[in-house]
Amino acid sequence: MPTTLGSKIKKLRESKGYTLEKLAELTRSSKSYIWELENKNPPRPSADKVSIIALKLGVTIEYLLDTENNLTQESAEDALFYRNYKKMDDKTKMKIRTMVDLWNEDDE
Amino acid sequence: MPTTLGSKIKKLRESKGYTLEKLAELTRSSKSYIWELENKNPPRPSADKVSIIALKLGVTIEYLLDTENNLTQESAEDALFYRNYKKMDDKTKMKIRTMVDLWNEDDE
DNA sequence: ATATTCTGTTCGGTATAGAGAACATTTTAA
DNA sequence: TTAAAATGTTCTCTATACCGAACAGAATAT
Repeated sequence: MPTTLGSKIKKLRESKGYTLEKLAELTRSSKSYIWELENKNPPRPSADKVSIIALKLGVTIEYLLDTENNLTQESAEDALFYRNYKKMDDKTKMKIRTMVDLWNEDDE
Repeated sequence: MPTTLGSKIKKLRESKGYTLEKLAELTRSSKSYIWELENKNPPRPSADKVSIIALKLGVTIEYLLDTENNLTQESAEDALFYRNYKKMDDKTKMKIRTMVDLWNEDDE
Protein backbone atom coordinates (compact mmCIF):
# COMPACT_ATOMS: atom_id res chain seq x y z
CA MET A 1 0.00 0.00 0.00
CA PRO A 2 1.61 3.22 -1.20
CA THR A 3 0.76 5.54 1.65
CA THR A 4 1.61 9.06 0.66
CA LEU A 5 3.17 11.81 2.72
CA GLY A 6 -0.16 13.60 2.65
CA SER A 7 -2.20 10.73 3.97
CA LYS A 8 0.29 10.09 6.75
CA ILE A 9 0.21 13.70 7.84
CA LYS A 10 -3.57 13.77 7.75
CA LYS A 11 -3.92 10.58 9.73
CA LEU A 12 -1.42 11.70 12.36
CA ARG A 13 -2.88 15.18 12.57
CA GLU A 14 -6.37 13.88 13.13
CA SER A 15 -5.21 11.27 15.60
CA LYS A 16 -3.81 14.13 17.65
CA GLY A 17 -7.01 16.12 17.30
CA TYR A 18 -5.30 18.99 15.55
CA THR A 19 -7.08 21.23 13.08
CA LEU A 20 -5.28 22.41 9.98
CA GLU A 21 -4.84 25.75 11.66
CA LYS A 22 -3.40 24.23 14.80
CA LEU A 23 -0.83 22.16 12.96
CA ALA A 24 0.01 25.12 10.77
CA GLU A 25 0.65 27.19 13.83
CA LEU A 26 2.85 24.50 15.38
CA THR A 27 4.92 24.19 12.24
CA ARG A 28 5.28 27.77 11.05
CA SER A 29 3.12 26.99 8.04
CA SER A 30 -0.12 28.28 6.60
CA LYS A 31 -3.19 26.13 6.93
CA SER A 32 -3.64 26.29 3.18
CA TYR A 33 -0.27 24.70 2.71
CA ILE A 34 -0.91 21.99 5.26
CA TRP A 35 -4.08 21.30 3.37
CA GLU A 36 -2.16 21.09 0.11
CA LEU A 37 0.33 18.72 1.65
CA GLU A 38 -2.47 16.46 2.76
CA ASN A 39 -4.61 16.63 -0.34
CA LYS A 40 -2.42 17.59 -3.27
CA ASN A 41 0.83 15.88 -2.51
CA PRO A 42 3.14 18.57 -3.85
CA PRO A 43 6.21 16.97 -5.41
CA ARG A 44 8.94 18.58 -3.34
CA PRO A 45 8.07 19.99 0.05
CA SER A 46 11.07 21.41 1.78
CA ALA A 47 13.15 19.42 4.20
CA ASP A 48 12.48 22.14 6.74
CA LYS A 49 8.73 21.70 6.60
CA VAL A 50 8.79 17.94 6.61
CA SER A 51 11.22 18.02 9.47
CA ILE A 52 9.22 20.26 11.76
CA ILE A 53 5.98 18.51 10.86
CA ALA A 54 7.53 15.18 11.74
CA LEU A 55 8.71 16.62 15.02
CA LYS A 56 5.32 18.01 15.97
CA LEU A 57 3.55 14.84 14.96
CA GLY A 58 6.00 12.73 16.92
CA VAL A 59 7.48 10.67 14.11
CA THR A 60 10.79 10.65 12.28
CA ILE A 61 11.38 12.32 8.98
CA GLU A 62 12.14 8.92 7.50
CA TYR A 63 8.72 7.69 8.44
CA LEU A 64 6.97 10.55 6.70
CA LEU A 65 9.03 10.33 3.56
CA ASP A 66 8.90 6.91 2.05
CA THR A 67 12.24 7.14 0.48
CA GLU A 68 14.97 4.73 -0.27
CA ASN A 69 16.33 5.53 3.15
CA ASN A 70 13.45 3.66 4.46
CA LEU A 71 13.97 0.30 2.85
CA THR A 72 14.38 -0.79 6.37
CA GLN A 73 11.39 -0.12 8.51
CA GLU A 74 12.30 2.13 11.37
CA SER A 75 10.65 1.25 14.62
CA ALA A 76 10.08 3.40 17.62
CA GLU A 77 12.44 1.05 19.44
CA ASP A 78 15.24 1.76 17.01
CA ALA A 79 14.68 5.47 17.32
CA LEU A 80 14.77 5.24 21.09
CA PHE A 81 17.91 3.15 21.01
CA TYR A 82 19.60 5.72 18.85
CA ARG A 83 18.53 8.57 21.05
CA ASN A 84 20.12 6.80 24.03
CA TYR A 85 23.20 5.88 22.10
CA LYS A 86 23.82 9.47 21.17
CA LYS A 87 23.86 10.48 24.80
CA MET A 88 26.74 8.19 25.67
CA ASP A 89 30.27 9.37 26.03
CA ASP A 90 32.60 8.95 23.12
CA LYS A 91 34.57 6.08 24.57
CA THR A 92 31.49 3.97 25.06
CA LYS A 93 30.20 4.81 21.64
CA MET A 94 33.48 3.71 20.17
CA LYS A 95 33.29 0.38 21.93
CA ILE A 96 29.82 -0.24 20.70
CA ARG A 97 30.64 0.67 17.15
CA THR A 98 33.67 -1.60 17.18
CA MET A 99 31.61 -4.42 18.54
CA VAL A 100 28.94 -3.98 15.94
CA ASP A 101 31.54 -3.84 13.19
CA LEU A 102 33.00 -7.14 14.37
CA TRP A 103 29.54 -8.60 14.44
CA ASN A 104 29.08 -7.84 10.80
CA GLU A 105 32.39 -8.97 9.39
CA ASP A 106 31.01 -12.38 8.45
CA ASP A 107 28.34 -11.44 5.97
CA GLU A 108 30.57 -9.00 4.16
CA MET B 1 30.08 26.76 15.16
CA PRO B 2 27.09 26.96 12.87
CA THR B 3 27.94 24.30 10.37
CA THR B 4 25.65 24.66 7.42
CA LEU B 5 24.01 22.02 5.29
CA GLY B 6 26.29 23.05 2.45
CA SER B 7 29.51 22.68 4.36
CA LYS B 8 28.48 19.29 5.65
CA ILE B 9 27.66 18.05 2.19
CA LYS B 10 30.91 19.39 0.82
CA LYS B 11 32.99 17.84 3.56
CA LEU B 12 31.32 14.47 3.23
CA ARG B 13 31.45 14.53 -0.55
CA GLU B 14 35.16 15.26 -0.57
CA SER B 15 35.88 12.70 2.11
CA LYS B 16 34.37 10.13 -0.20
CA GLY B 17 36.35 11.41 -3.15
CA TYR B 18 33.28 12.30 -5.14
CA THR B 19 33.23 15.07 -7.69
CA LEU B 20 30.18 17.30 -7.97
CA GLU B 21 29.21 15.37 -11.05
CA LYS B 22 29.54 12.03 -9.30
CA LEU B 23 27.37 13.04 -6.37
CA ALA B 24 24.86 14.61 -8.73
CA GLU B 25 24.62 11.37 -10.62
CA LEU B 26 24.14 9.37 -7.44
CA THR B 27 21.39 11.65 -6.23
CA ARG B 28 19.42 12.41 -9.39
CA SER B 29 20.58 16.01 -9.23
CA SER B 30 22.49 18.36 -11.46
CA LYS B 31 26.03 19.22 -10.55
CA SER B 32 25.09 22.87 -10.65
CA TYR B 33 22.52 22.31 -7.98
CA ILE B 34 24.88 20.31 -5.79
CA TRP B 35 27.27 23.19 -6.14
CA GLU B 36 24.57 25.61 -5.10
CA LEU B 37 23.72 23.50 -2.10
CA GLU B 38 27.33 23.53 -1.04
CA ASN B 39 28.13 27.16 -1.76
CA LYS B 40 24.90 29.12 -1.72
CA ASN B 41 22.92 27.43 1.00
CA PRO B 42 19.49 27.75 -0.60
CA PRO B 43 16.89 28.34 2.09
CA ARG B 44 14.61 25.38 1.46
CA PRO B 45 15.97 22.40 -0.44
CA SER B 46 13.44 19.66 -0.87
CA ALA B 47 13.13 16.79 1.56
CA ASP B 48 13.64 14.46 -1.38
CA LYS B 49 17.01 15.86 -2.27
CA VAL B 50 18.26 16.11 1.27
CA SER B 51 17.07 12.60 1.88
CA ILE B 52 18.81 10.95 -1.04
CA ILE B 53 21.96 13.00 -0.49
CA ALA B 54 22.06 11.87 3.13
CA LEU B 55 21.62 8.31 1.97
CA LYS B 56 24.43 8.43 -0.55
CA LEU B 57 26.75 10.18 1.89
CA GLY B 58 25.99 7.66 4.60
CA VAL B 59 24.44 9.94 7.19
CA THR B 60 20.95 10.57 8.46
CA ILE B 61 18.74 13.39 7.31
CA GLU B 62 18.80 14.77 10.84
CA TYR B 63 22.55 15.07 10.72
CA LEU B 64 22.48 17.11 7.54
CA LEU B 65 19.66 19.33 8.66
CA ASP B 66 20.28 21.03 11.92
CA THR B 67 16.79 20.61 13.13
CA GLU B 68 15.10 20.97 16.44
CA ASN B 69 14.81 17.21 16.49
CA ASN B 70 18.48 17.10 17.03
CA LEU B 71 18.84 18.21 20.62
CA THR B 72 21.96 16.18 21.06
CA GLN B 73 24.74 16.94 18.66
CA GLU B 74 24.99 14.18 16.14
CA SER B 75 28.25 13.34 14.48
CA ALA B 76 28.59 11.88 11.04
CA GLU B 77 30.01 8.77 12.64
CA ASP B 78 26.98 8.33 14.87
CA ALA B 79 24.71 8.83 11.93
CA LEU B 80 26.51 6.21 9.91
CA PHE B 81 26.40 3.81 12.80
CA TYR B 82 22.67 4.24 13.10
CA ARG B 83 22.12 3.81 9.41
CA ASN B 84 24.00 0.52 9.55
CA TYR B 85 22.28 -0.57 12.71
CA LYS B 86 18.89 -0.14 11.09
CA LYS B 87 19.85 -2.51 8.32
CA MET B 88 20.46 -5.37 10.71
CA ASP B 89 17.99 -8.12 11.30
CA ASP B 90 15.79 -7.91 14.35
CA LYS B 91 17.61 -10.55 16.36
CA THR B 92 20.91 -8.79 16.05
CA LYS B 93 19.37 -5.47 16.89
CA MET B 94 17.85 -6.98 19.99
CA LYS B 95 21.23 -8.29 21.12
CA ILE B 96 22.85 -4.95 20.65
CA ARG B 97 20.12 -3.10 22.48
CA THR B 98 20.32 -5.53 25.37
CA MET B 99 24.03 -5.17 25.53
CA VAL B 100 23.85 -1.42 25.53
CA ASP B 101 21.18 -1.47 28.19
CA LEU B 102 23.40 -3.58 30.43
CA TRP B 103 26.23 -1.22 29.81
CA ASN B 104 24.19 1.63 31.16
CA GLU B 105 22.66 0.08 34.22
CA ASP B 106 25.24 1.68 36.51
CA ASP B 107 24.73 5.32 35.85
CA GLU B 108 20.97 5.12 35.77
C1' DA C 1 54.08 25.07 -24.46
C1' DT C 2 49.45 23.64 -25.75
C1' DA C 3 45.69 20.34 -26.51
C1' DT C 4 42.70 17.37 -23.84
C1' DT C 5 40.19 16.22 -20.10
C1' DC C 6 38.32 16.81 -15.69
C1' DT C 7 36.24 19.63 -12.29
C1' DG C 8 34.08 23.60 -10.63
C1' DT C 9 31.17 28.03 -11.53
C1' DT C 10 27.71 31.08 -13.59
C1' DC C 11 23.45 32.09 -15.94
C1' DG C 12 18.69 31.94 -17.74
C1' DG C 13 14.44 29.73 -17.63
C1' DT C 14 10.33 26.82 -15.94
C1' DA C 15 7.84 24.79 -12.40
C1' DT C 16 6.38 24.85 -7.89
C1' DA C 17 6.78 26.03 -2.62
C1' DG C 18 4.32 28.33 0.40
C1' DA C 19 1.98 32.53 2.08
C1' DG C 20 -2.40 35.27 2.72
C1' DA C 21 -6.96 36.42 1.81
C1' DA C 22 -11.35 35.25 0.21
C1' DC C 23 -14.76 31.82 -0.04
C1' DA C 24 -17.30 27.43 1.36
C1' DT C 25 -18.82 24.14 4.41
C1' DT C 26 -19.54 22.11 8.77
C1' DT C 27 -20.31 22.51 13.68
C1' DT C 28 -21.99 24.78 17.74
C1' DA C 29 -25.03 27.94 20.24
C1' DA C 30 -29.16 30.38 20.82
C1' DT D 1 -34.28 27.07 12.63
C1' DT D 2 -30.56 30.31 11.99
C1' DA D 3 -26.56 33.23 13.42
C1' DA D 4 -21.94 32.75 14.69
C1' DA D 5 -17.85 30.36 15.06
C1' DA D 6 -14.78 26.91 13.60
C1' DT D 7 -12.78 24.35 10.11
C1' DG D 8 -11.71 23.23 5.49
C1' DT D 9 -10.93 24.75 0.41
C1' DT D 10 -9.67 27.66 -3.53
C1' DC D 11 -7.18 31.42 -5.64
C1' DT D 12 -3.52 34.59 -6.70
C1' DC D 13 1.08 35.95 -6.33
C1' DT D 14 6.30 36.15 -5.16
C1' DA D 15 10.37 33.77 -4.26
C1' DT D 16 13.13 30.07 -5.22
C1' DA D 17 14.18 24.87 -6.40
C1' DC D 18 16.35 22.80 -9.78
C1' DC D 19 17.81 21.96 -14.41
C1' DG D 20 20.74 22.33 -18.81
C1' DA D 21 24.06 24.65 -21.21
C1' DA D 22 27.73 27.67 -21.52
C1' DC D 23 31.94 29.09 -19.48
C1' DA D 24 36.46 29.06 -16.56
C1' DG D 25 40.26 27.00 -14.35
C1' DA D 26 43.15 23.01 -13.05
C1' DA D 27 45.34 19.00 -13.92
C1' DT D 28 47.36 15.74 -17.05
C1' DA D 29 49.29 14.18 -21.36
C1' DT D 30 51.81 14.79 -25.51
